[in-house]
This record gives sequence, structure tokens and C-alpha cells, in this order.
Amino acid sequence: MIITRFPPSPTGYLHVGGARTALFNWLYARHMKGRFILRIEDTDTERSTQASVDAILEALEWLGIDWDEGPYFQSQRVDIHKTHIQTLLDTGHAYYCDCSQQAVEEMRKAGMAADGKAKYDGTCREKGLSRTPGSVVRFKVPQFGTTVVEDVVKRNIVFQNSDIEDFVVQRSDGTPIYNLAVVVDDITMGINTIIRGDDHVSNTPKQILLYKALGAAVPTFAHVPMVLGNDRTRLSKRHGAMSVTAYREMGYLPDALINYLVRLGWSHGDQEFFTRDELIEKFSLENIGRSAGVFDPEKLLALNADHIQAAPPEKLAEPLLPFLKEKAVAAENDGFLSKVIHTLNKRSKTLVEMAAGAAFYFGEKVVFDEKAAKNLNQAALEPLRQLIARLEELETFSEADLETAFKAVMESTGLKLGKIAQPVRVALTGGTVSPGIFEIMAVLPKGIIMSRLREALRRIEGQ
RNA sequence: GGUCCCAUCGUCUAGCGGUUAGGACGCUGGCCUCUCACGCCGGUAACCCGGGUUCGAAUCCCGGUGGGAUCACCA
Repeated sequence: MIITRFPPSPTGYLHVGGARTALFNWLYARHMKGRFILRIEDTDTERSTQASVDAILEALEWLGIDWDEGPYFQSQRVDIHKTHIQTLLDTGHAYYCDCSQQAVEEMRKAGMAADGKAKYDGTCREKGLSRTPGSVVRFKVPQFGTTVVEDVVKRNIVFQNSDIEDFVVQRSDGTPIYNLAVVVDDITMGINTIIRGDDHVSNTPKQILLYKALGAAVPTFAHVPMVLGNDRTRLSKRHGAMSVTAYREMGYLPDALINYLVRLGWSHGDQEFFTRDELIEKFSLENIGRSAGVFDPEKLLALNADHIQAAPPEKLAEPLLPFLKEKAVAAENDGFLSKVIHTLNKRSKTLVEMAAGAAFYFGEKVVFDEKAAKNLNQAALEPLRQLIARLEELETFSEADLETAFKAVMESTGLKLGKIAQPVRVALTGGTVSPGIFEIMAVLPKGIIMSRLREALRRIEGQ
């Protein structure tokens, strides 16, 4: 069975790049009917915070990425890590080193100056030192031969062992270091498929060496290309909104973000729009591309519009509520809201836009936009009067009834529909941009419609 | 600098030896129309360069160039 994992370090919010690798792991696990494990890599106690843990979990939940196990905390597993370090020591795969950090740094500098290769020179390798205060444990990297990463995405990547230094696996304070901790955790958790950003490829040979030294099976690796900003460098804050949560606040649908993120670096023929289930059904490691991709907010926006349009209105009601609340609109998740959404879903690219467009549906009176109010002039007086009279006779405001009412007014005034519709639009919505007026009138309560029309009429008469 | 990865329209990509190099976003002309959208029809725009291999290369090989990642007692 396929077992994947997502191991964020809690040193900040979940950004879109991290969300993407989480997504790949989650999708692959779901597609293969395997398991997906969440592990918090918090061994850097300096930078890790509980707030970050909370933020990451919240973002994953919003995206709908659920995990089968965890969250595990790496910091609570140091005993296990230490046991394995001891094994390495016992089997001759690691040794104590008491070189000062300064001495090692000088070796690197010298190496860099000589041939560009900065590595620890193995001074303590054969000394057979035992533990002393201040000493670290280093892994004994084979001096000859090669280590090859059999990568599913990138083909085989060959590294010369001689290029790899004897890296530290245990700090002088006794705590394990990243490369050791991940490998031990992945081994003990049964992780057999590792999908991660390709900024990890240079770590991979070290980790493979560790797997072998520990007598464990090497997992399948899939290094996915990075996500770049518009300047083609690695994505960071200066590229704009990068946290997953920021997109929720800007009115994006999780399904749209997911669709966009997966599609960035993965493809399924010409298909651009995917539902969550389609993604699970069609996702595969083979179709992950090999080159880095630029994050394009424009395309994400377009995709969000598509997902809003495709979603059943009643499914949008709940997520829309907070945005309405922010605009001080008193709405509830009911049939009325769904009808309102139905008139707006084709003209809203985000939930923020939709909330703005929905505001006029609520409350007794409309707030007139100053420019729009100019449509409420003498020319609109007669058609409005006639329309009000016609509407009063109507039992229901069905689209067909409304049409005949408007037609009658058009005929008796000799005006085109546009000349009548625009003042009505302003009267009903306060603005010049809105859903079709027949649509609006089919949704708005008759009482509200009539009072708003009369209000507009009074406004003109008072001019 | 060392090591490693990558290279099709501005961007995301399809292509897996023979295509008028396809789709999407963006930009744009038009249609539809009660505003704005949606939708529909059309346009713009790409195989990094140079050598090979082959009857034939965007596709395979080599070199160059360009871009990216990484070189911690961070993860």
C-alpha cells in the first residue's frame, strides 16, 4: 500500500508552494487508496511556533486535505532518532567529531577557494573518538562509488559519493539533525513514497545512504519542480499573497485553488477544469512535468470564476456568508440567498465580488450611487409611473408577466427597453451594474420592489 | 565557484520521429444584449542556439547559452 506524507515545518503560515506538495502527496495517496500522514517537523525549536502549527492545520482543513494519521510531532520522537544514531555508531556508519565549528568553516572556505568544493575533510573520521562535550556525530559517507536517486519525475540522478561530505547527524547538544530525523521518521512510519519539492534533491543522496546504513528499504522519490514568482525566482512574500489563508480571505474557493495548484506542473491532456473527485481519479506521478512553473494569479482568478459558476448556488451560500457579514449585510443561508447567488454566479470572479453584488438584495432601501442616480431624471418619470401601475395589477412577478408589463410600457411610451430598464435598475439596485432586471424582480419580494420604485418616483418628482 | 535540475506562445501546458505545432489564461476584433457579465465566433503569439543521428526532428544524442535549486551543529 502506498503511504505518503506531508512534513511542514511550523515556522510560518502554509504557503501555496507547500500546499501544492501537500496536495500531490494527498492526491496520490487517495488515488492509490493508500494512506496520507501529517508530520510536523518542529525540531528547530528556535523558529517553530504553536501559532504556525495551528495556521497550517487550518489551511489544510480549508483546502479539504485530510490526513489518515497524525499530526505527529518530530520533536516528540527524539528518543527514536537517538536510538538510530546509536545504531549508526555501533555499526561503524558514524563517528564522533570534535572539530570546532570554526575549524570546519575554514576547511570549507579553503575548499571553496581551491576547487569550489566546500566540504568537511574527514579529520576525525578514523580517530575513533568517543563522546565528549561539544562533539557531534557525523555520518561516514563512502569515499568511492556513486549514489543514484531513482526519481519518478526526473529520471535517475547520479551523485559521486566523493562529492558528499561526512554530514552531521547529531548536534553537540545531543539533538538529531534534519536528514537523520526525516529518514528515521519515514522508515518507522512506513513511508514508501516521498513526493516533495526538487529543492530537496541535493539532500536525497545523503538520505539514501542513511536508509542503506540503517538497513531499510529506500522509498520511491518524486521530486516536483518548484513554483516560481513572476520574476522566475523561488516564490516568496514579495511576490504578493502567498499564504493559503490569504486566498480564502480574498474570496477564492478551495476547489479552485486546488485545481490551479495541481494543474501547475501536472497535466491531463488539454483539460483545465477539474473537480476534486476528478483530480483524485486522474492524478498520476507520470504526468508531473519536469520544469519549474510560474505562479499566475490571473489564471487562478479565471479558474476561481469557473468554479464559482459551476458550483450549485446552495453550496456557495455558506462560504459566502462571512463576506456578506463583512459588508454588514444581514443574510442567512436560506432559499432566498441561493436565488440571489444564482443571479450572481456568472458575474463574480470571487466571493468578495459576489458579496458586493448581492448587497442590494438585502434591506428595505437602496443606497444610491451618485452617478447612477442621474438616470433617475425627468425622462424616466413617465415610464416609471406607468410601470408601477402595471405592476400593481400583477399577481406574481414571473418573468413572462414582467415581460408583458414592460412591453406594454414600451409601446405606450415609444421607448426602447434600455431606456426603461436602466432607471428601473437604478431604482432597484442603486447602481448601473447588476443582474438582469427581470432576474432581479423574480427574486426580490414584491413589496420591496414596489417601495423602491415608488421611492425612485418620489425622488424624480422632487427634482 | 562545486554539484544537480530544467528549456514549446508573455504565462500554464499538449506533443512522446512525419501535426496547417493543439488547448487554457492574458491581450484583442465581432456577435448576443435591459447594464455588467456569461456564452459564442475570430485574431495575436512559441519549439533557446549550434552540431550530429535519420528519408524525415519540437520530439533522440552531444556541445553551448540561459534560467533555477543546493552547498549549516536550518528544515
